[in-house]
Amino acid sequence: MNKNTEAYERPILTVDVALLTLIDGRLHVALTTRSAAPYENAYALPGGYVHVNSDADTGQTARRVLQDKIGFTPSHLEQAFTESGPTRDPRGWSASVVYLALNDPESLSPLIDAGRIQLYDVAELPALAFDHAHLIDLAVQRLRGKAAYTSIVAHLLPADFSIPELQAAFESIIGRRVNSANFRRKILETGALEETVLVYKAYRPSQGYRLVEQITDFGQNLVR
Amino acid sequence: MNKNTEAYERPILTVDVALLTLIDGRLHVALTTRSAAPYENAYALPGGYVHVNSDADTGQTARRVLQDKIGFTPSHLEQAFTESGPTRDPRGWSASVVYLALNDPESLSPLIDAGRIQLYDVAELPALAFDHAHLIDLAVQRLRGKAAYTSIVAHLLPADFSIPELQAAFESIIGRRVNSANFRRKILETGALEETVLVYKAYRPSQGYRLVEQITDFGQNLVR
DNA sequence: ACAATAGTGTCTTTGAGACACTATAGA
DNA sequence: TCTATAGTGTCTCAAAGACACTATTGT
Repeated sequence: MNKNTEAYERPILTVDVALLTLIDGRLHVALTTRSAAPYENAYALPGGYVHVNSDADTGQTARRVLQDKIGFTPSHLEQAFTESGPTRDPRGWSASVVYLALNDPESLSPLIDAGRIQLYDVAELPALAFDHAHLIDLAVQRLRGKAAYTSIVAHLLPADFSIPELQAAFESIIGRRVNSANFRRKILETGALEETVLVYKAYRPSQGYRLVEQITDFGQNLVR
Repeated sequence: MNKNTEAYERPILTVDVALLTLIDGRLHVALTTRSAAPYENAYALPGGYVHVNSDADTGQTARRVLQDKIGFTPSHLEQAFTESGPTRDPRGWSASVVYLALNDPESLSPLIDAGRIQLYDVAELPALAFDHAHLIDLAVQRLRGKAAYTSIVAHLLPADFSIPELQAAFESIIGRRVNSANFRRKILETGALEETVLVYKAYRPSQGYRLVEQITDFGQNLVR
């Protein structure tokens, strides 16, 4: 196994968060502006070093970084993957544990107003620091892959949402239209939703729902 | 973002490999014996430090570790997850990138004969170093989760296998029997397999197959 | 009253599952 | 020729999908 005396230089370990939301049917990612070298003033994912004296694990690092850098607590956070290599950070061999955070756009607008983040359509990214364009790409793939058989897209909406809203989000992510009657039937029979209040927005009001439990696998595809 | 001068102690970064195989319908994991402290002489997953001067990424670290420690090149290797925290390694705050390696038992027997690894049923693990019992548990969950909608279980078999063999492996992993006619029909229509040679083993010979491509998502469940 | 969106009922079609059957080898 | 395993054909039934319908609001 490992030598008793650690002979090797320790690589850099950072945590980066791909904070995604859905605006007008298009996935957007939250970018910050780097305040220091390397890549000073460049756009980047919010991220930072693990604090070995305070972080219980990298998930905690992700939460702390979001709180410290943009003053935000995500409603959904999950580990996605770890990217690593000698050249992705000019400071040396580095690994980044990348987390996927999902939120509704409303909850992010205070952050935009405060100038803490900017939202960019993931299909129209500006130049980014490090390999963050690649990390975003992988994170989006992960989200798209999970959309069809989990309740994950619900996290892109406010806590309370209607089934037509959920369907619209779902269709945006998987990139195709589905039949509304069948979508309603299938999502309800998964048991993932519970009724909340009626929502009066336009014309006929809609039944509000919230996620009653985190469904990680419906056991079936919501769309074939 | 990060300070220009890195003020934080770097955590330990290691890579551990859960090398799994299937023996008599039961998942087994390859364990090594640690030759140095901490946990000297304890069983552990093969793993080690990233070598920043030679490893292109953590996947490469996983391959190198398997080669160096047990003299083996896995036929299937994929990143599973990263586990981290202050207490999982007595030497300090550490993160382990855990890889899942799958192989047929035949290819592992030279390693057992050479005393480089021992195979243990994942349901009957001995005491293990670090949090490796937990890592194995998570790795097995990952494999089970992917079994139903990907071709992943094929990697637990030799490169050439018959459909009845694949079905038996599949049934072991997901923990239930499936209808052989339907399994055959569904696996063939995924296009994941291509015919090789006839295999003469007992009674009627079976058509050999090999994985023609890595299927990461059948788009359907092989079993409902 | 009309337009727009929410939600339901039901027919059609697909395909998963069950199962009886045939095929081909060893013993 | 008998048995064990490989592989096929086909029927049934559940569920996915399409679509026409009703319901409830704002304008």
